[in-house]
Amino acid sequence: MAAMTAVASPRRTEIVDAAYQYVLEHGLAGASLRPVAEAVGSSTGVLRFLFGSKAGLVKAVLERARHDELAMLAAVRDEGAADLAVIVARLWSWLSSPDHRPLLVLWVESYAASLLDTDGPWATFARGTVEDWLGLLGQAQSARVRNTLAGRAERTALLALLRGALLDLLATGDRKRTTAAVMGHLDRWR
Amino acid sequence: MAAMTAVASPRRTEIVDAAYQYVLEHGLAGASLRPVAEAVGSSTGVLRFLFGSKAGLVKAVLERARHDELAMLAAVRDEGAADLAVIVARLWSWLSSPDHRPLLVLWVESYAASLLDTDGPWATFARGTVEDWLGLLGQAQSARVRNTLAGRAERTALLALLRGALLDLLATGDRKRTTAAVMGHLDRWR
DNA sequence: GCCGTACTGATACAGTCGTGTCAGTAGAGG
DNA sequence: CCTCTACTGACACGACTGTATCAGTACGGC
Repeated sequence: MAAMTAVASPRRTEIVDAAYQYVLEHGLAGASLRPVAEAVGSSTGVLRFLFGSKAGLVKAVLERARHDELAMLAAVRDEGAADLAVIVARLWSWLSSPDHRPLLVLWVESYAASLLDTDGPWATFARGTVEDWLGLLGQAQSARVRNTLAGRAERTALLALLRGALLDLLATGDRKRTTAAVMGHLDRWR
Repeated sequence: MAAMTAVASPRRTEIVDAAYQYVLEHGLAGASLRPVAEAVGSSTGVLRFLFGSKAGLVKAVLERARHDELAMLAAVRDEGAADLAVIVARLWSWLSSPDHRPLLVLWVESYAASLLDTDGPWATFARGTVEDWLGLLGQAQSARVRNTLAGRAERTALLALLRGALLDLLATGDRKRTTAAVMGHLDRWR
């Protein structure tokens, strides 16, 4: 048989978790099949059996990462009704936590890969996350402006502020300055 | 001899230009020595002679990219005295030009690589560009606020707005919405 | 007991990677 | 003419890549 399709099983999700951990530590680029297999206590043959190909494994890991991201967004939304500025502040608090740095570096790496290979398992990753985040911010906007051009521009700008500040923080580690930037801009904007 | 050091020569800069073009088209990840050598009309032996190693070649290409970036920043600065908002608008105009997309995708890729490998030729890339851009914005601030925490936060926020909007634009291609976001926020902020 | 499904891992293949070696060429300076 | 330097490119090495094959095991249903 040419290409075996992926299989759903308990063992599979268990391996995805372990591979996810490995990728968080070593990056997506350095994730070859053999090292990953060893790290998760398995072999390349098993990975191939469960995921069909390396692309299948990467896809599963990326879906896992996106699942975490969506869960965070949902948690922020359900933390209680709030206006846009409060939501943004909550998001920044999550983004700027040192605990989340590996996840966010992986996010940037996947984003970059997604801009280059418009075919691979990456493909829709970058566009997808933009929509996920804009969706949450849109829910926090008043129904009146939500669907106007100005409303879309408003949440786009706030998302840009968050992501630009994130890039800065990941490179410089200067949490104080970047947090002052986000909060200061938010105050001024409110 | 263990590791041959890099050599400066006319042929070298010629090859760097060609390699730079290749990387703009194929990305940094897909830049293996043999394909690059073929594309620039050379061979791996020559690349090794001129750059010492692959890391040397990548470093040279990245320096070339940074040179272009700095030239653009200098051009924006010398276009005439202007306040911060005008500078930011000029920068966005440059960032959002479709012509510059390949360069900016390469920028994101290098940024991501720089966050992962803190050793390679990438190392200081991310932190370096943050400082380059903040430097330009700082020059456009009044001397009174420039060195205050609020001043640093202000230019950090504007840089974040630009870069976040850039990420959005590169993923979605929606120039209208992202431009409205930058300009709208700028008007409101001014 | 028996069978089928889920899963395992050793082994091999062809290809590509960065690196290393080295004989050889073009051209300037003596 | 000779020689030195800059440069060239063919070739090979060992390591690593994703993929493929396949005999073998564990275990629930019959």
